[in-house]
Amino acid sequence: MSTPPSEPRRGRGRPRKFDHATALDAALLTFWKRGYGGTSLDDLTAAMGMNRPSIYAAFGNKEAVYAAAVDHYVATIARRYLDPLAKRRDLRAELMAFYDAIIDVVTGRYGPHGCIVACTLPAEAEVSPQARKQLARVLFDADRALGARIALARDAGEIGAESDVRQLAALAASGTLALSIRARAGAPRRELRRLAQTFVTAVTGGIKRPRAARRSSA
Amino acid sequence: MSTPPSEPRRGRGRPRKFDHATALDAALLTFWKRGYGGTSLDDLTAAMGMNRPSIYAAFGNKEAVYAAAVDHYVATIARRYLDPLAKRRDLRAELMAFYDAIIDVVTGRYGPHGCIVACTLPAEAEVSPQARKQLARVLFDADRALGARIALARDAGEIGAESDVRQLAALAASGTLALSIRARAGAPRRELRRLAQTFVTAVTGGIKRPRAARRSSA
DNA sequence: TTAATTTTGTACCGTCTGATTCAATATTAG
DNA sequence: CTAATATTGAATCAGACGGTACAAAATTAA
Repeated sequence: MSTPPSEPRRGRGRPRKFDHATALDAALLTFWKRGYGGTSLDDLTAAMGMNRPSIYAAFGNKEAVYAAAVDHYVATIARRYLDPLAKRRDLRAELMAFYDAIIDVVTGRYGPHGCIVACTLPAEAEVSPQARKQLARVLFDADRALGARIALARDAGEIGAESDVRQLAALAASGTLALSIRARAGAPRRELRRLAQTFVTAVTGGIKRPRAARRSSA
Repeated sequence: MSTPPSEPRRGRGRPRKFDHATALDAALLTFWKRGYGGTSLDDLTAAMGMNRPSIYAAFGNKEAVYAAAVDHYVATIARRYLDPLAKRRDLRAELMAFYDAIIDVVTGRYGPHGCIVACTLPAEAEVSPQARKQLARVLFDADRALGARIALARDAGEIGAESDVRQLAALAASGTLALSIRARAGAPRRELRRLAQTFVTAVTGGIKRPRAARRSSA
């Protein structure tokens, strides 16, 4: 969002005891699990291994730490499911790999269930303009990444040339939100995989079948 | 969820100054906007027009008030978009009316943006088993309601007999989550309508065209 | 009228909240 | 070795937190 209050300085003073990225990892896990309002500074100091003044000097107040944690999620965890979009397979396989990677995340492989963006950010967005903007930005970026990949598929003739790429991207992005929330509700992995398959079919097959015979329905 | 601590009693003692449903309305609006962690008991007493002991006697502690508020949302607000599913038009029109009603809600016509279930409940679900169960239950009920309507359409031949009704219902329900979160991010009404149209097409048109010519794509 | 019953309103409980102050500590520049 | 600089850790701040005790108030049953 804005320039962090303090990047790792080097020079004279006492050296820092913490690693910037590691501390952010810990903050991320804490906010991810407990949400913004459910996380206290004591929770953060315990998880990050830093005392309050160090946190404030390095990241700013609680709200700023939360925003940094969300950005950190996008930069580290979201990468795990955005990367498969660049493998240049056919759109159907690529989308399913995308959703599979998301399912790995939201079922708790790298942290709590669900995604910090879908599960905790909306709760703050109605009260905090900063949170609302951050939520909007992350959704926009997801739309854009998916849209770029889908546009490639359209140009390659995998889907109809008349396809509305932006709407297909919005549809595909909606799948990530649904997977996230359902995972947090406790949905088992196979249920999430079924839903992902349904979205893949809706995005790729509902418009024009790339090559395989049409699936049963969903 | 469970029996409320106190339903409107009548008999001897001093009469209540508050109306049960009206107080729940106020609690709902407060939690809906601020989330669970962002709402204090002072917020609740101010909004509900009740002092703390009355709230505790009538609803229980903060967690119980929140759970009751979510149930109240389902019983009062969700009705506004579940009702259109019973009008017995063709599935396409009925789904669009369903989403239109949802858009009315999530764009702030009856309260804050988004839906209290999609926007605030997931934030608590990872820490509170009660919240997780409530989230799962609401999602399940939505799937069931949509599934029932879609099964009707299948039996009427509007969609293919081989359609996987449960997956189409899960897809349609995912649309409600996406609309809710995007609305909270500040998405304008027309963008939500486009997304809703995309979901309607994905659910009804992606499988078998009921009667109208196919839309452009989304 | 009186006794029983229920809700209200205030005041308060101990604890936790986010945030800050400040001396002690650990480093580098000169 | 000294001066300058930056971080740490403990202690502390005023206020807000969720929750409760208790007496005054308002009703109905007898």
